[in-house]
Amino acid sequence: MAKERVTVIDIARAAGVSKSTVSLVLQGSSLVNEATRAKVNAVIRDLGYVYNRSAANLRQAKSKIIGIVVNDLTNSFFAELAVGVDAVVQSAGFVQFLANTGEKSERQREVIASMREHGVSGLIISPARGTEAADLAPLVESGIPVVLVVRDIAGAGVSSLISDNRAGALAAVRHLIARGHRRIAFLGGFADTAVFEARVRGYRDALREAGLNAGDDLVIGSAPSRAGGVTAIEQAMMLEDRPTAALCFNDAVAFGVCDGLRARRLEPGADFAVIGFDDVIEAKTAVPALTTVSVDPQGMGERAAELLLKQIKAGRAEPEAIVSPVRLVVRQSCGAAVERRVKEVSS
Amino acid sequence: MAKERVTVIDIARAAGVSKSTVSLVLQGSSLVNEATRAKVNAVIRDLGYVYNRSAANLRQAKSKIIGIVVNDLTNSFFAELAVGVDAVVQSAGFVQFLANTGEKSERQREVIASMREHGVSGLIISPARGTEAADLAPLVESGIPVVLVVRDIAGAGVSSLISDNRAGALAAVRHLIARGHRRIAFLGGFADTAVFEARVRGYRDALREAGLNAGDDLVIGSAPSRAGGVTAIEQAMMLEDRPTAALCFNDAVAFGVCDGLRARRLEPGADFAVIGFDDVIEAKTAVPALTTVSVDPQGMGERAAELLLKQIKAGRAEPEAIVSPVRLVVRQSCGAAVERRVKEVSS
DNA sequence: TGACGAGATTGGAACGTTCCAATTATTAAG
DNA sequence: CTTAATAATTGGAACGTTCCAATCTCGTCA
Repeated sequence: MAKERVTVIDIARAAGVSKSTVSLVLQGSSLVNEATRAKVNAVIRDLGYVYNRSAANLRQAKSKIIGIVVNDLTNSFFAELAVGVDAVVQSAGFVQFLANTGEKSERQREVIASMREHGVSGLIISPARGTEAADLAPLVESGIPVVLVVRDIAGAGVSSLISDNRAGALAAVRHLIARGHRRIAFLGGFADTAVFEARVRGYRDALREAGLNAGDDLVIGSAPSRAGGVTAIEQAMMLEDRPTAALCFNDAVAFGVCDGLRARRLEPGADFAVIGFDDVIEAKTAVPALTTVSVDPQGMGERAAELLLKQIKAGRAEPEAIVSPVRLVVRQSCGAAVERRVKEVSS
Repeated sequence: MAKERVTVIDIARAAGVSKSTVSLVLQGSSLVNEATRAKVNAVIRDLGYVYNRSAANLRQAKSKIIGIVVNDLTNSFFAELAVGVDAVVQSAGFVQFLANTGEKSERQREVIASMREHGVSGLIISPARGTEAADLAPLVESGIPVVLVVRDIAGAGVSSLISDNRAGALAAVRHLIARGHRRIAFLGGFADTAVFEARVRGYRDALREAGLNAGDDLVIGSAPSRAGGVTAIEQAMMLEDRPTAALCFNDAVAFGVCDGLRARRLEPGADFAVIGFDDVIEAKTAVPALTTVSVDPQGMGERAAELLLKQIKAGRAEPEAIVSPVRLVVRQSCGAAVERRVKEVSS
């Protein structure tokens, strides 16, 4: 019993007006008389009419859809980013296509193509690892607004919104140094990403300005996940001159580092200072509460969406590169002061 | 420089065929000659043609879009569910609208309406708290396939895919009993949901069959979140006859319970047994690794998507109510055996 | 009274595709 | 050589909306 579709014409007939008038009330035009508007609306309700956006899109060549493509929805960071986007996009009357690439650039190509076919009027992309400007070229040439988020791509010629990774890392490491740490590691993350590079740069700058040497043995890459954190800290603890603190690539890694520490009977916060990056939701409720560089992923999603909507409204806008400030949130995982770091349990 | 849209007609002209032929190759029809197909495809590439799905949808009154609405994307359970759906839906050539309701049924109404306007050909819904059959009635009457997931709604007349909550709880509590626990709490969750009800039922049944009484003071509701877990365990520890173990409403609550225990200097797994529900990704890497009832959210998403696609393909299908089996995954958080539960530190 | 303008309403064309029935070209059978 | 069958191709209508220009109905003013 797939019922007949009821169209604007049916409404028109039932209300005794023309389809144009119905269209007008659908768009809330001020041209139509109050009485007819009321009647039309009544009929719309009665007949259970549902607006056909495909038809509208076809006619006016623009949709109320935006696309968002993320790398790994399973990572809270991206999930929060997506809900931030969803919130503002929804209240602007848009709906979002969400796709997950799992860092596969092949998939990324496919989903972007598919979204274009569906006529999205803008795209928020957190580029998969290894994405190059050339990959995005056809997209940006088509003139549809794009904002890159989390990771910027040099020469892509589109807006971007990334967090101030260098400054965040700098602040975090300064904090550790102020607490008396001298052997500070940088753990986790893929070394071939711009984000990694920026965070390590902040880390190195902080060490340098304190006159500490930033030996390469202390920066240890890994997958940017909890499991990656475990392996990274294990590797760090194999070093003969072990670190006493670490700045982690992100919170997921930091949690993994905490797990790895506990597996060696070291208590994060007391025996070893760890600082994360992102300030994911569970950072504040974890035990110990994670000291981390807050990038406010949800807020970032909101800002990205606002930027995109602005560009959609403006038609053609100059690309802007926004770097979003970050702030160190000191909680427990970085320990109180270095004096407390007395117990050194070896496993 | 928003370039002119290139249409099927432009392709046709450039390739020296008719638009009908182009349409045919677009659909991969076997009717068209190999040579012309090749030529057309070449032209398509050259001109940078992008298919206009709005137009196609309009004509054939069906889209390659499915919608998924979840309650809280920030909860890994739902994020994983969405990833599972995305995976199968993507490889079937569909794309997904994802919307977050935040448990607000008002929002849910809006997003469902919006998705209908966009002509989704199916919907996967994890109903917001308090959703009733009547809320879904207009949707199901329209004949578009719907599968309810996670939470079923009596009398909705659509397919559903939920996990076997009673059996999971039963297995978990039996396990705790077998380990010697006698005072077992049920922590977290909103008491007015069907899922809560089913899990508590399993919990009570297990206690009853062991001849233990299931006093109401031991089932303590809370928000189904990490923070909720903290408050629930706090409340449980105020009891004069304290529990020694708990089955938690979900993994988020279980992690919160662990946090709360540690805040009281109790080590989860050693001093108090905790079992979660869901088997979220971080369950296995957490310390202690969380014993939990695995519902495999990603797999559940995949199955839901498959079920939905099947119904879409079949046109009109009988609603099926699938209950997905679950399995207790024993890790560390439930402790070894009750004998180890010696230390009782009061705070 | 006639002209005018504002307010409401309207019919038809257009958007880019798919589908249908019809046509042409090609091959096989008699 | 004709006819039938098959393989390829095609033009036009249709999908449900929006936009444009045109029309109609008033009331007002000279």
